[in-house]
Amino acid sequence: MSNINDVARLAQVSKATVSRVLSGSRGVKEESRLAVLRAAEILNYKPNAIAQSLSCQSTNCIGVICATEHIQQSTGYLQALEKQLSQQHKHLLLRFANDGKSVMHAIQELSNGMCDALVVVGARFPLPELSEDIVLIDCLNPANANSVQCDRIFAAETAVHYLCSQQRRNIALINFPGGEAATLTMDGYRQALHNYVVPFNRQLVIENEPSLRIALQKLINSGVKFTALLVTDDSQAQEAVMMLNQYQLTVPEKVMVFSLDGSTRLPGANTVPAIEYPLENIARRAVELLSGERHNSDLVRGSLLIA
Amino acid sequence: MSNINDVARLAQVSKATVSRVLSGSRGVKEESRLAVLRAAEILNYKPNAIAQSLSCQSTNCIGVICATEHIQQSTGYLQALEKQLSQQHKHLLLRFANDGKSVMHAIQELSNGMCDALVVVGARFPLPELSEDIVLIDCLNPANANSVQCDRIFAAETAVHYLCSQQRRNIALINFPGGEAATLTMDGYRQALHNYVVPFNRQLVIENEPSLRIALQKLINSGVKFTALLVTDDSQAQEAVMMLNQYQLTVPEKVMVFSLDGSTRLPGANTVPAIEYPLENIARRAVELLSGERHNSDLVRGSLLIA
DNA sequence: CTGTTAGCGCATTCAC
DNA sequence: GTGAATGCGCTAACAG
Repeated sequence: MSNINDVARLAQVSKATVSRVLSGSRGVKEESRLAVLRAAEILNYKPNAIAQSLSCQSTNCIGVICATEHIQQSTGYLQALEKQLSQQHKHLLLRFANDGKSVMHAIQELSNGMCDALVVVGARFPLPELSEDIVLIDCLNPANANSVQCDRIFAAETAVHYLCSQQRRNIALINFPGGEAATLTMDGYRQALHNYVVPFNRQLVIENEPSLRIALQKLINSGVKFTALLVTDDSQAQEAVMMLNQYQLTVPEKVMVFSLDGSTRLPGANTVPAIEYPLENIARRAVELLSGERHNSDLVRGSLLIA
Repeated sequence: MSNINDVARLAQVSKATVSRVLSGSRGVKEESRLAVLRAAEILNYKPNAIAQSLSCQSTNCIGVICATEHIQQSTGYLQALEKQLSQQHKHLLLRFANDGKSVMHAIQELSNGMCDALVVVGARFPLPELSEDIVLIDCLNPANANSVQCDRIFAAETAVHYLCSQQRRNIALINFPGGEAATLTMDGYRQALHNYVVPFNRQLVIENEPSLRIALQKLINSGVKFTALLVTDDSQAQEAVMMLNQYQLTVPEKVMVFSLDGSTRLPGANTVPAIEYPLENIARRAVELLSGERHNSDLVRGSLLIA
């Protein structure tokens, strides 16, 4: 691979001039500019990114630590993020992690000057206190200032409103296993019920249950009547639909299933109504936070998506 | 962030010694070794990866260009690759691409010294001739020497054998839209039919049809009777199942659907029988190719997976 | 407008 | 065993 010296020599100018030309800075005689460009063309020269990084004290890499638990969701974020980043000529350094410990491990390994910033995506498990300059997307951890969160209250409200409009008033909820997201979802759920003057029935809500199957079993076993079921995401919805069918609780006739996060669903997937978050917006906001353009926690609202 | 000079000063040794200690090379007095380690600990020193890369002429980054068309499949590869790479203390630089042109574009942008090697994953579209040192995983392009391919012949044979064993002898095939993969799949299909003394019926095979819906429509319209349907992957299978159900062709009673690539399916997904490829093996082989340990095209066989 | 110089942080000679 | 010196390829400050 040719380097800046080769180009300088061939173009009969100094390294500095080559650098100036290729970095786009003004103040170079047109003649030498062309000479440099021609030489670079001939030698198929590309400035070495590593050397640039060392010199500028800034790699253009963003480390992205992606939770694997809800991988089909995270992949959507990943694509959206990559799109935003590559538009800004930044690179995405990917790590997967499935619990708090491995997230920390990944952070350690990426904190050696290789990345300009870090993002954690989709960690629905408790995270230890992280450095303030790490951006969180759709994670449980609420304390961090730099994060993009889904507006869970709004989502739950929207869901309940929709279901009530469909004459489903016995709405069950299998909530997040815990954390801020669970609380907020519950808030929106209760608030919306209140608006529709539907009495709140604690039996309809299953909380702190990590497994959907067990949660749903619990709900069914309790014997409480429900005509709609709110679950936290599409994979949960899919499992719920299959399980309900096994109990002759046909979907959507007897029970309408609603997914509180139906972003990034596949085209062919059997669709239940859902809240869809604007992945592009989320990614864009995250990248803004990374660039330090803003410094607060962002709340993103999703929209109702009907099959 | 502290640098090597800080550590050297605190440990009362020279930079060279610090470097030696942290690079693990022998030939350092135990006393100074401990001094260095202690100093590094105190200063929370981490060798700067960029500087190391520049000095060693080797970043530890592998560029991975991932096709988005069959993203749910590619994600599996991505996870497997990341696992293998991180085990070798290598980093994964991710780009997405959805056609030959954007693959080339990504390759250009990653060829600036930032990566030690490149991988293209899941490109089911024709690729231009690529540099020999790029590793292809599950791509259509057959000419390249460095690639890991799925054994399509074996897969089709296995599928047909299984279906025949289930008394399904009228086996339709909606093949890949084209390329080597289509030819090989066809070969395996015909070979297996031959073994079972089932006459080959051209009407049962749909080729060169990019859209599954249209392909399946074509098959149904032709009026030919089929009791089994081979499709190329899980997303196709899912669409096919839905569409068949709409035609009262219940699955699996009337038509048994079989996915020729059912790797990386989600736990709750409605499952049809499929060929499952060993993602870990594939990733491992790819990484071996990257390291230049071998230089041939690798063929990986999948195994039968029954729901 | 342009060339010279001095780093960026580290690994790697080569003497001692 | 160890330290001083050199260079990886580039950018930026400065002087002309």
